[in-house]
Amino acid sequence: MTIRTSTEFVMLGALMPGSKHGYEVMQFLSSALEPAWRVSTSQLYVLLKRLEREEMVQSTLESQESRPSKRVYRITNKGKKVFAEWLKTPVEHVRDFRTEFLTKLFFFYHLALPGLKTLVDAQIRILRQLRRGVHEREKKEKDVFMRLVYRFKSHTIDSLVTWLLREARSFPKEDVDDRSLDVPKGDKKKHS
Amino acid sequence: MTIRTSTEFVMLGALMPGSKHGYEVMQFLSSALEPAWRVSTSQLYVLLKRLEREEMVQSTLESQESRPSKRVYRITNKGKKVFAEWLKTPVEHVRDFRTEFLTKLFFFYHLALPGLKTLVDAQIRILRQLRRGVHEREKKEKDVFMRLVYRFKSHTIDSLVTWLLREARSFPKEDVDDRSLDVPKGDKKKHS
DNA sequence: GGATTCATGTAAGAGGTTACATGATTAT
DNA sequence: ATAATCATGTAACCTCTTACATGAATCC
Repeated sequence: MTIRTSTEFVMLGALMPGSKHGYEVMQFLSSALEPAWRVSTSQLYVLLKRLEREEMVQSTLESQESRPSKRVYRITNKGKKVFAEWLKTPVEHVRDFRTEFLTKLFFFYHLALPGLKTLVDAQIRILRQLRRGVHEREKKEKDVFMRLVYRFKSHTIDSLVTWLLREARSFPKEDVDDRSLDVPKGDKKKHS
Repeated sequence: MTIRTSTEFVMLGALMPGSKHGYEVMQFLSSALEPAWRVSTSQLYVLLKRLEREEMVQSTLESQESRPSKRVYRITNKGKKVFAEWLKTPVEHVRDFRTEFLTKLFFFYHLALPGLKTLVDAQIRILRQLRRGVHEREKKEKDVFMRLVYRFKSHTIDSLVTWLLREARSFPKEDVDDRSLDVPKGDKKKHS
């Protein structure tokens, strides 16, 4: 009963600026995030339902004249906490960088949140750690092809670090206050 | 009724040096290709059956004393053609480079096949073409985040090209003869 | 009159994973 | 004794995609 795919975090992020119904979430994601992240329409509705079961969002049905009713989703405090936790966590694998890390950057940009520099620093640390691991294994490896693979991995990681360092210089300036993602403590048990 | 996933090409490649039964294919892949490519044991048997339906491989049941019988798979001429075609085709998307292109390299190394330089050249051309496309879209893009994404893509492609050019210098030397992957014409309709 | 937008879903299927089932032999 | 190796599979489940269903309103 917990979040399983990154797409669910993306949907939570889409609800952070304010409540939306499914169709609005779809429009938001396809206009702002594509082609960095794609969610099919049908999957989107499935995930919104799942998020409601997990109590990350709450929905209310709004009937409209001359239009089909729409189910408006609002992110809960639990959802906000889970999203904030995801957002500030660097990705563990190189293969997730292209989609998942860029998506985290997107939300920092779009929601104008503080903590971007902290995330980038943490991500660089993770990458350098991976890089050391690859180098260790490369030293022990005899097979010509596997050594090629390790060189490829090292090269890729170096490239990501270079890119991060370069882009970090042009990242939006931040306030000193780093708390705007926190959920007020008092609201915790009030049937969020 | 045609090949759907790259894993099937990998299995064909595993059968190129000679017939194997499922368990041997598994051992081969996990010892030589891991962690660049992973196939779960159960999926492996499913795919071998599928390849047989597609007439890419043929199997014979070999009974053994004191061991369970094994089903030995042999690649057909059709299978060889399909594999050769896949092997010499560069990948179209950057996301496929890390796994699929490296796997193609693996087979060039492992089977000591000619045509590696041709593939690398073609792959570099594809990457440069992608790079131009990204640059075009970047010029038109207004959104700050999307421009960041395009810069990331450009940077990644540049990094791949750099790596290819560097590694290409140490690739195994090739014969002038470039035909060893071809299937003899006469064998074509002899119920391969 | 026909396409697009708004709005939400179900059904089928592809491709994969993990867990489980079976059962003998051989190495420790 | 028990763990690992040899050998092949099925069942259940997960994630995601494509196709389809519905139906009014509005734009061209």
